[in-house]
Amino acid sequence: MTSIKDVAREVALSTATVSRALRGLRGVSDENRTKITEAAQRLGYVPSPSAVGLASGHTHTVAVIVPHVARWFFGEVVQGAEEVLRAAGYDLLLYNLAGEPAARHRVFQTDLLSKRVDAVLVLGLRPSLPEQSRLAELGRPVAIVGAVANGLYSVSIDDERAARLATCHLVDLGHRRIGYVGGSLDTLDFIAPSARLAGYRAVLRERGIRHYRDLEDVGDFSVTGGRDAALRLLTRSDRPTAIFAASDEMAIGVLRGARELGLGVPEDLSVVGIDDHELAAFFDLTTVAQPVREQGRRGAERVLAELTGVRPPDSEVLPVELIVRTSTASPRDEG
Amino acid sequence: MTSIKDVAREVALSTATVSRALRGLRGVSDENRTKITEAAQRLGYVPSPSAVGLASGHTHTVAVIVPHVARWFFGEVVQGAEEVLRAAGYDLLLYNLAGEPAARHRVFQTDLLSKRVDAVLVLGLRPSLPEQSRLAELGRPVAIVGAVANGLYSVSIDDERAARLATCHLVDLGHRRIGYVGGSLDTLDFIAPSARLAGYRAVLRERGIRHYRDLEDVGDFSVTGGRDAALRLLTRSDRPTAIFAASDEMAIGVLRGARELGLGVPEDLSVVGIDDHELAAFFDLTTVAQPVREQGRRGAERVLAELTGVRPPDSEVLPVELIVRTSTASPRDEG
DNA sequence: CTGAAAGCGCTTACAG
DNA sequence: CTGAAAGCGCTTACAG
Repeated sequence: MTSIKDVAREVALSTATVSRALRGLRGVSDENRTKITEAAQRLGYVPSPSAVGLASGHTHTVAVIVPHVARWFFGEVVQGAEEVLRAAGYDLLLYNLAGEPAARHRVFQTDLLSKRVDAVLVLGLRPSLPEQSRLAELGRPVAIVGAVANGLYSVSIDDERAARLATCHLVDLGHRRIGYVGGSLDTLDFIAPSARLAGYRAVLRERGIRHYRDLEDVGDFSVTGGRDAALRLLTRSDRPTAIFAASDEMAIGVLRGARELGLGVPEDLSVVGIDDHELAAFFDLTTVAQPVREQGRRGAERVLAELTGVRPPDSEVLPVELIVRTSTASPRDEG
Repeated sequence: MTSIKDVAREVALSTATVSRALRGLRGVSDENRTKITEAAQRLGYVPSPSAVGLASGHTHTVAVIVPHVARWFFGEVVQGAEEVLRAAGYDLLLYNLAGEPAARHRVFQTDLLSKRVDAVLVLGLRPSLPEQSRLAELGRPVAIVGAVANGLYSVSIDDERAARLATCHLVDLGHRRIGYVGGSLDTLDFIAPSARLAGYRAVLRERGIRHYRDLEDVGDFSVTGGRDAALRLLTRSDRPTAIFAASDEMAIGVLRGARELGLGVPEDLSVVGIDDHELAAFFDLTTVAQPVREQGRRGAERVLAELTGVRPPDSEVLPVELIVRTSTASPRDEG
């Protein structure tokens, strides 16, 4: 493994000068800079990240904390963030919270992160209050992506607005019994679910539609979860004429559940989701589109800006858009 | 940031002893070990990864090289690998090759990786010969997951066999004009595509079925790609009565394409995929199931075994299984 | 069982 | 513009 000393020896200069030249710092003669660059190239020299980290305090690594890598939304966000980080020469350390519940606690250990990374990206979950102060103690740039947390930069959509768009669409079509399939209701970690539920409820209230707690169910943000929720909701005597699912994957599950029960979409049931997942068009699913990969990019850009001393932007709210396809229609009864 | 010196001072012992105690090395009195552990805990001491890396040469980090994080298969594999690595106290450095073509070249730079990680997991792609020698030069454990490469440990399925199962199933049903939708044919980086194509061709040959080059198309392993390929294949005058797609995502795209053309499945077209993707059951898609997350786990376990000096296993081939659903049936004509 | 000292490979003031 | 030296925070022989 060739070290900076090898390069220094090769060009008969000090390691200090080699270090400066290779990092593009000013204060090295053009002649020497060229000589050094060429020698480094020739010897295949690559600085040791550990040594750089120890000496400079910068690891050129960003932690990305994700609730579940294998979910579509997070895969896309990670992809977006990775593009930006890689282009800037930063490595991406992935912390997946799925599975082991203790993972979350461990990951947010301040010291652990601060000694290991230059910045942190938190995807799709709202840090708890203690976690927020931990993140603040980090003293490193932090970005929340796909969720919001007061005091911390975040890039996300307006989840309540997205839910309102979806619900309004159903109400406008004439639906009055509208089911909701969301995340688990007891964990408020994920901001999106609760904001989406809030948007749904708000529209019902504002439009003077009676709200039934029983029509709210949990789909766990998975296709299977959505299907199971649909089976529960649609076998009720007073089954809803429409279901708003807080994600397209759950909405797809709802479609499946409806089909299993022999219910036609949209004749017997209207379904609307959120995301504009790759498969939404496939299913002719009406949905509220959000820019997912872009959120990952913005989050990464934000921490990089802070890292390089550029004035970072304020929290950003990206636009959403209702995309009407054929999974929604007026309910039969009210024609 | 509390350092090992702080802990040493706190307990009035040397940093050497603290280091040994905290790493669980033998040769520390029980009394001191307890005292040290408690002090470290109390002070919230976490060793600096950079310092540990520099001093010991071990980074406790594993590189995971993935062609495309946002694809289902890779998300699952990463998830599996992450579970195992995390449990062993290793961090996961994600290298995504999607997008920028230069990424691949850069990532395989030996020095870069060897100074940064203790081991490497290569997912879903077969390293080129130069890349293989680079990986060998690494002098670190390497595992190929979801592909094979001579000389390197790999965990995968038998792709040719999977393709044979799928194709035989169609032939057994009576199909003679069987289309194939795979990855791009010119890049042989991904072993799976070519092995799957080979399996498809072999079965046709063995069963004395005329093989039309024109019935082989490219679906790019995406839903959209599968759909586009289906539109091309199914608008031919001599359209196939069945299509074998080399992944479920492409198969789902094929279903979509068929629907757009007004073709019924399985009456007008039989479709079979590979994976048993979460959505395969949803689509009643006949497919060849493979254990995906498990491949990620095995790969991670393998490099960990090598790292800890345990005798590592030989390359592993995990079983596949044909799952017949209702997307396949005998062709109408010969019905 | 414990410690002093060297060393891992860089970067960073400080001089010049 | 360049270099000598200290230091980053650990681990690792080497002594004892």
